[in-house]
Amino acid sequence: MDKEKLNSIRHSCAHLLAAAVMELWPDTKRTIGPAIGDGFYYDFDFGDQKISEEDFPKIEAKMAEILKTWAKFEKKEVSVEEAKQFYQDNPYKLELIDEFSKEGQKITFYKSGNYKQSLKPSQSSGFEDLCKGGHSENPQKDIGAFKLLSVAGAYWRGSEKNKMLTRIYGTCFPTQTELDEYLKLQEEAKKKDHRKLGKDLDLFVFSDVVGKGLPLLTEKGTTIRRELERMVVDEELKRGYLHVITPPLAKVDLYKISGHYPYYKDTMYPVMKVDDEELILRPMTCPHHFMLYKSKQRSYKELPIKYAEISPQFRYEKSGELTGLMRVRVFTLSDAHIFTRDTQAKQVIKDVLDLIDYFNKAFGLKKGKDYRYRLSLGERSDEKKYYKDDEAWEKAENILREVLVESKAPFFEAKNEAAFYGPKIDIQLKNVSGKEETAFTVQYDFVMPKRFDLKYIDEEGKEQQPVVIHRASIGALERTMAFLIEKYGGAFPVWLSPIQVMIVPISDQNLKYSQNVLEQLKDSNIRVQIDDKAETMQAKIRNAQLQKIPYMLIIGKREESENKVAVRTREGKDLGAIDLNEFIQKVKSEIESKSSL
RNA sequence: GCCGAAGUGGCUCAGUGGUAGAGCACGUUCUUGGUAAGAACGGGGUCACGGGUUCAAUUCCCGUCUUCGGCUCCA
Repeated sequence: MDKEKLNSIRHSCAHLLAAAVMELWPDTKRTIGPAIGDGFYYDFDFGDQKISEEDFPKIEAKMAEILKTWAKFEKKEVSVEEAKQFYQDNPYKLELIDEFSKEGQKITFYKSGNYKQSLKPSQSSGFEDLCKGGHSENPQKDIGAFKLLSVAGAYWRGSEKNKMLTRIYGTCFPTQTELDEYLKLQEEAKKKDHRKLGKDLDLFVFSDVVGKGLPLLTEKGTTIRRELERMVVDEELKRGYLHVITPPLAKVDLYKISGHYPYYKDTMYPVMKVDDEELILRPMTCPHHFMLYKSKQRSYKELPIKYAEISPQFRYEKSGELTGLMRVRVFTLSDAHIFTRDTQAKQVIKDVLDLIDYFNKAFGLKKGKDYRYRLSLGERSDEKKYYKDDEAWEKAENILREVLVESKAPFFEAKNEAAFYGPKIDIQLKNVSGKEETAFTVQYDFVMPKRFDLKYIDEEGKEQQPVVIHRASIGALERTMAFLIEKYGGAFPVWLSPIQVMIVPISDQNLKYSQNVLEQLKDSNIRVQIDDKAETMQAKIRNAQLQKIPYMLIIGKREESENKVAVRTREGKDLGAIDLNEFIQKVKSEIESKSSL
């Protein structure tokens, strides 16, 4: 079924939900109820009434009852006055009506069913709602199966300043089979949740005493993190980046000069007073790198200068925003700031996109399928949010757009998503449940160089101002780890696996030879362990399998006498007995090439 | 931060107005095995924390903390 048809069914189902709610709680004020990616929702103002998931069976039963009377939707055009009369007690609908009429839109109602509706004050028959349309022809026939999923608070019109409404989420499908299929897929996705896998595979933990949003990486999680860091540093050094280390703490003045302070005050940790200095944990690294740049006079011959850092940063995220490793309060950015002449900027940005493509490829992510580009633009009229310089914005946005077009990157444009100092290209990654998040970013900054008075000397000996490109190659390492855990479902490619090989001696008599094998693997820098517990071989294999260790080496009398190892993969394949050196070479080359199993 | 839900041994969960139970994990002993769980015995919980109701609270009520689903925000 095409998406449009499915959406129309879901939108119809949202009406059905509203109808049921109005029947059950007649004083409720309804607002809006669109179809969304996975289903639909409807926002209500229930007044003092509390609604929870315990009410779902009751609501669903009422929906089923009402649906029997819904054979079609009738469209009716009404005057503004009529509409306002109908919704006289509902400020939300009144606001919408005013808005529509101001925009010169026609006001339409859609009605379905013929039962008596307890809708004050009209007491009309059937369920009537202000709506722009987009319904199924025959809801009775089309809504084959529906289910309410969750209840949540949501601000009216998405603004924190407005009243919080009660949102009910649901989904529906033409058939029960499709609904069951959907629910099953959701369950499957849950199994890949990085928080669950992080616990199961012992990658990271949280402690109430340490604090929320502050993950503790175990030795296994740390191994993955270290491999990622090594990969980033090695590749960036190859590409001419200069890796530096700057302090995660600095005087608050630094962020006042940069202009970050007023914008990000709410998400920065409070100032610490020490002696007569005011210090702050850094929420970003940019100004630190600027000071390095400014530490000496720069010539055009040096540009572009690419300072990179594996950089811990501190942001006070609201408690409700924290999620596993995806959103934390201390994160580590694979950060860099490139100081360039504006004429070189385009090439610099292209190089950055190429680097990001390189990493994505290493992670097995496909352009267009797993990730796409978002050109995040400013909003000229919003002078509070964005630095005012229309010409510079225009120029910067065009450069970024040209880069995307010229490199034939799949991208879309989004207004009002830029940084305050310039537009950016965000690399949007899809997670297991299909949700898109910003993973990496490239930003064009024409503001900071001014604020910090950054300069270089050109061919004619004159002072010029460079442009700064901010970029994160593999983003925040915490978030990237979360993505990768979910992408691989915990079965990491060999190079990332915390334990690459598990040695399984069949009996105690094979321990000595196993120890010998262990030493040889270790000498080759392979991460290996030996399971010397007094358990059966089957139990040891099961344990290694559950830990998703890529290779198991079964060692018994036969292997010992032939100086071999019997290799089993985590997919359950028995590769048979092979020469130990041959196995070592195989694993080493897989690690070297970062190939997936 | 806001709306809703949840918190019981290391993990996954059951259960109760009369101070708790399973499986896995852990420890000891026995078993020495050929590609996903060998057996017996044992240790381990202020039932998140604080207050209230009650003769009695892990259970009921209130508050706090943490986690989860959303909203807002975001790398």
